Amino acid sequence: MSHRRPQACLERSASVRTIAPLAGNGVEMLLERIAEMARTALAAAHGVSPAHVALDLPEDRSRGDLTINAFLLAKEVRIAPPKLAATLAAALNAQHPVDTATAISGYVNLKLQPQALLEALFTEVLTDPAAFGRGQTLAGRRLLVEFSAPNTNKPLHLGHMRNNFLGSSTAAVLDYAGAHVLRANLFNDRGIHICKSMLGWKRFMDGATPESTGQKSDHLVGDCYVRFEREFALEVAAYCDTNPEEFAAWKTQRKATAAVEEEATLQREWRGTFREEGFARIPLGAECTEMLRAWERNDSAVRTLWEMMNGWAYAGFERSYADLGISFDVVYRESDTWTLGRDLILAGLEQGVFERRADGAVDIDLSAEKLGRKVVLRSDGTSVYMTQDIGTTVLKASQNNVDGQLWVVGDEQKHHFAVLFAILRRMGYAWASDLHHLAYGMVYLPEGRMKSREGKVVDADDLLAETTALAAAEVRTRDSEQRLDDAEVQRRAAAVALASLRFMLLKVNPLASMVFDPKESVKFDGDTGARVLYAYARLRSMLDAGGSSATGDAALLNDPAEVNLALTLFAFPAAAARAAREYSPAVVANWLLELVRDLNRFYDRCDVLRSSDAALRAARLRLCAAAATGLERGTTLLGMPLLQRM
RNA sequence: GCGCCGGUAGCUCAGCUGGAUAGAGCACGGGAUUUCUAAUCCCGCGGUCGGGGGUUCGAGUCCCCCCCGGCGCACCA
Repeated sequence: MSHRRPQACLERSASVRTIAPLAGNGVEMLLERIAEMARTALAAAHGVSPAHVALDLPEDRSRGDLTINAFLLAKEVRIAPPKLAATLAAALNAQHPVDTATAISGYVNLKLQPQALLEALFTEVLTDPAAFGRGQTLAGRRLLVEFSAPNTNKPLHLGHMRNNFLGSSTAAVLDYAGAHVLRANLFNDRGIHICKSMLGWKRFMDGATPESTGQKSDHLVGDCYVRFEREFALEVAAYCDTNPEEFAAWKTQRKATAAVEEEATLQREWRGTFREEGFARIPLGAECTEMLRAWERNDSAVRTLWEMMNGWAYAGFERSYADLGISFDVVYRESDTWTLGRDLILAGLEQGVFERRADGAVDIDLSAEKLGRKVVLRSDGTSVYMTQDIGTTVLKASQNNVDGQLWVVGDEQKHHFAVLFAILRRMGYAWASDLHHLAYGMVYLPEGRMKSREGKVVDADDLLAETTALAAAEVRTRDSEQRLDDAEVQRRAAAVALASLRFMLLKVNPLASMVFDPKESVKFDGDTGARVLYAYARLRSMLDAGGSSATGDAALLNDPAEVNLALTLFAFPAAAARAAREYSPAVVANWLLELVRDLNRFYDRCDVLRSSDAALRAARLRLCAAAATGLERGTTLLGMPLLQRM
């Protein structure tokens, strides 16, 4: 009967310093051996056995390969840290696989025998490269990840790119932690905003089609939307100019509650308010509202127009998704799901989950969850956004047999999702405790936020095309003998561009808002996806030219650059696990940057193919193979394409 | 008014359950190397971690107050 085995840990300062969850591989065996030695020593000297002996990668690796923080141990066992450190140093010093162990002010710095380190690495990475870093923490779980969810009235922009990359990468990360993951899209293909682009086309576009204009079809739809907004703004201005008495009335009310402001400021505020509240009083607004009603009663002319324009939007998205490396396992459309939820609410009303108010509306009191009250059916019996989301969530859970769901949606909807989850818990669904909103922050441009209503956005297709063009120029620069044909240049450029954009948007903590500078994104030096790809291409060409590395002897590798590379590779399983735990592909991205830094130093310090020593060359090639595996696994989690040659 | 999320080098970002002198990249200054693909490597410059209290052997990290920025608190989506 085995005792409850404490987990061996590999922790580090920068991107990774967490529990290594794997079992039965080379690295954990090495770490566990050291941890076990430590526990044995502590038991013998002090009669204590802490559950958790944390092994860190020290920030400054000149201190050692691994470090044990005795202050942490002291919290559990109540013995002075210097004393613990001294005990551990004495016990571990020169005990395989530890080379030296030194106690310094409450820390024990360990230098490992390089051979033991590298052998453990080779065992872990090269025995089953495709599984390097794969975890089991989510084994048996079936998760559905919803992301993208675009409106069909305009093309994808920079914000969608962050969403799409986060969604697809998080899905990959969760899958790698052992879950069965389904990727879902939900198209917002109906509603007043869709009618705006439809009306824009009908009234102002002279029957333009993608064929007649040669335009990408979703972009044409977007132009219709922008055109509508422009014409609508003109009508709003005209209305406001000819009805000054409405402004005067509004102003009187406004001034009762606010400090006196300048006339021009008030005028602007009023117009802003009016374009929402006075929507139906503007001719175009009224027409738009009528169009929505016609859509809802299945008016054939409106439905035909809707089918045509949605077809354009979908066709455009399909191409964009392909270019961005995005795909889905299940797809929902709001036009199919928008009536869902009502029956569930009515059933819940019977069971007392919801309440019927005096005015006929149905609501729920969530004050126990500090979320206030929420109306889930209007007094006229129609649905609100929440009603639909209750319906689609239940539908997704039952159709796909999932026990957890994740939504990749901007953080401005945090409250909405908190309420949604609370309602579903009240409704008693077993899976309601496993719902998570990955509330990512907004993407800003250096000059501020994007304005989609005015068409001032960074378009996804344009950005990818521009980045690809710059990458192509870079590829050509490096192909001085012009050995590459156009198709090959284009293929490489496409990969570099997509990798760069994915990396740029994924390396930032998802929860934080970020500034994205399109000009910076097309540079390829520094902390970029292109640099990651380049490091890989160099490795690949060395490995392809170097022949077999299977005989590489770990005992020959002891250069600090080699040892550092191995230590960083050690940390990958922990990085992958942390990324899943925190829903943060950024953890993987930052780990990749460390790996690439170590790799470039290794290239600089150590000759591989140039080495005259055949045995050393084989050993280094084996290390290169391990590093290549690390790059492959990490970039795959981020959805970055790799190039064998650059 | 209430709530949530941010504020770390000139800029963009790391910094995990509190732990050793707060780290990268860009920019700037210098150097290496004409390369196993330089989309590289090394050195330097640069920080009162928004401010002030507190807890602790130890605080960028935890607690309180304040300032600044963003977002919510719809019978909109």
